[in-house]
Amino acid sequence: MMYLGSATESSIVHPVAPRNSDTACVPQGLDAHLASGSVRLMKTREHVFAAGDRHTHLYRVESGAVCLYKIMPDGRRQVLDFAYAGDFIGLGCQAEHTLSAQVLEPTRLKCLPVATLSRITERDPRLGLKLYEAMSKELAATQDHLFTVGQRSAAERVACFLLALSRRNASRNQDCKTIVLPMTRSDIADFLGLTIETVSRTLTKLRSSKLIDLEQCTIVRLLDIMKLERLAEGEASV
Amino acid sequence: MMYLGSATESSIVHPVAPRNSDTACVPQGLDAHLASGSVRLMKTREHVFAAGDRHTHLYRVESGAVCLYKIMPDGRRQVLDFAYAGDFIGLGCQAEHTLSAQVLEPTRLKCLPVATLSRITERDPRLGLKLYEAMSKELAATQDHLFTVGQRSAAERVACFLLALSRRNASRNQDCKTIVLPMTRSDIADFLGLTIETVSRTLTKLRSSKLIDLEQCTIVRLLDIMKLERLAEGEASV
DNA sequence: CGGCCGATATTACAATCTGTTACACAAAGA
DNA sequence: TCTTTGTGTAACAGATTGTAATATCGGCCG
Repeated sequence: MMYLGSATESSIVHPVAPRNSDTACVPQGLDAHLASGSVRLMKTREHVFAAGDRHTHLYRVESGAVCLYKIMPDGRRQVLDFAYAGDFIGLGCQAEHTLSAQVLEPTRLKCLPVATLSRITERDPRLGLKLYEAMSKELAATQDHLFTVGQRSAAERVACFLLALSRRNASRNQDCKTIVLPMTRSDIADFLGLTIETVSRTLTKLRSSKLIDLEQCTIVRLLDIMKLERLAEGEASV
Repeated sequence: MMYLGSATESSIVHPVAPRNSDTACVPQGLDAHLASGSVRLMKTREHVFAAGDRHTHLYRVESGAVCLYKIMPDGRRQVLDFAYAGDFIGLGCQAEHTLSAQVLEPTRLKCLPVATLSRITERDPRLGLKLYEAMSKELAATQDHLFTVGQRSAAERVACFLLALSRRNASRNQDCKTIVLPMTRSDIADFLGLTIETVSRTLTKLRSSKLIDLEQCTIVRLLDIMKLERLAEGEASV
């Protein structure tokens, strides 16, 4: 979930630890340029970019959802993150992308050439720090995810995943109990370091335990967020 | 492995993709301040900081080794990274640390108060971009590690781990075939998302297969780097 | 409008890798 | 020397995976 936090006028190196929930995803300086930036409409399964492509643009997701992943020659894939409306993708200062970005549902992107970003940065040095903050948050999120994949059980991972989406909804004043999944079981599995069967089985167990409801396979209702949180934190079993 | 790349005078947003190997860990601007910065000598097992502590300083490891980790109430621990001489720890712009840093062997640190860093940044806006670059690399490394933990088998993970240390040695013109491990099996296990027994078993298997030699438990000799690389990339089995 | 088809998701069962437990041994520190 | 800590090995148990069969959803076309 890449975003550029608008940490208002707080200390540059130590902004008042903005939480995800109160972070408007509108960095000063960038949004004006994005407003006038070009729009790219993408269809399901199209790639915004692939690992190895030259890093030419920075994108902001206007609507839709994007899956960021890395893949091995033998087909094993790790989904690193999902980007939704408001999130930035393509941050980082490598000349070539080190990961791939695939669209999960019809998606609208705002594009900003990195050359333009460079120019803005030279004129407004504060942007450099904004980028630093954005990366810093992104890193913290990736570290949390690494913890999840490295230490938590299948059920805990799925619970974490659902709760993260719930919190995201909450932070946007949307229903935090109803989650619509734009991604397939395969995407979720590759995100959590599990197999699709394990994801499916685990969701079934969560439903049997009355922690969630699955009206359709893309719509999850969280019936007991407290219990899910206890599960995610390792204080409960399935 | 946190470092601030000295990407010379390349494009700010797109420095010429500096590789780990040719990255001197001496950011302009910071260096002078670190030279005059205070030194902190730490003993094995001491904490540089713990999760939740106020984020007061940025540190550079002068000698020794540090383990960066997160821990759950029930004791499960994920080691996120190891920092060696030349690496920075304490980067990031949260007001409080989100992870803990424990010293693995007698270690010498140079300290820079974040307040000072703030001042430098205001005077030299280029530092903001240096910090952005540093975080960007750190993020890429963490993503790679996430891939390893999420997708690779135990043997592949151990091979990746050993090769990463080997490459690190190579980048410092040290013997890339002899690896001294400052960390315990438990640290390695928590880094790779395995148990100490699995780490131990796997090292034994690698020795039986003549891929490595274990003179002592802290000294690993890589006997066949090519095969180790094939193993790490999933093109071979134990 | 309805039925077929492909893709995705679910479920059951067997296999495997990893984790658990237990114990022996070595090294480091008191 | 004794204790503590870390490491190596083994037998066993368990969770997760892989395989495969079945079910469900959605789109396409007759």
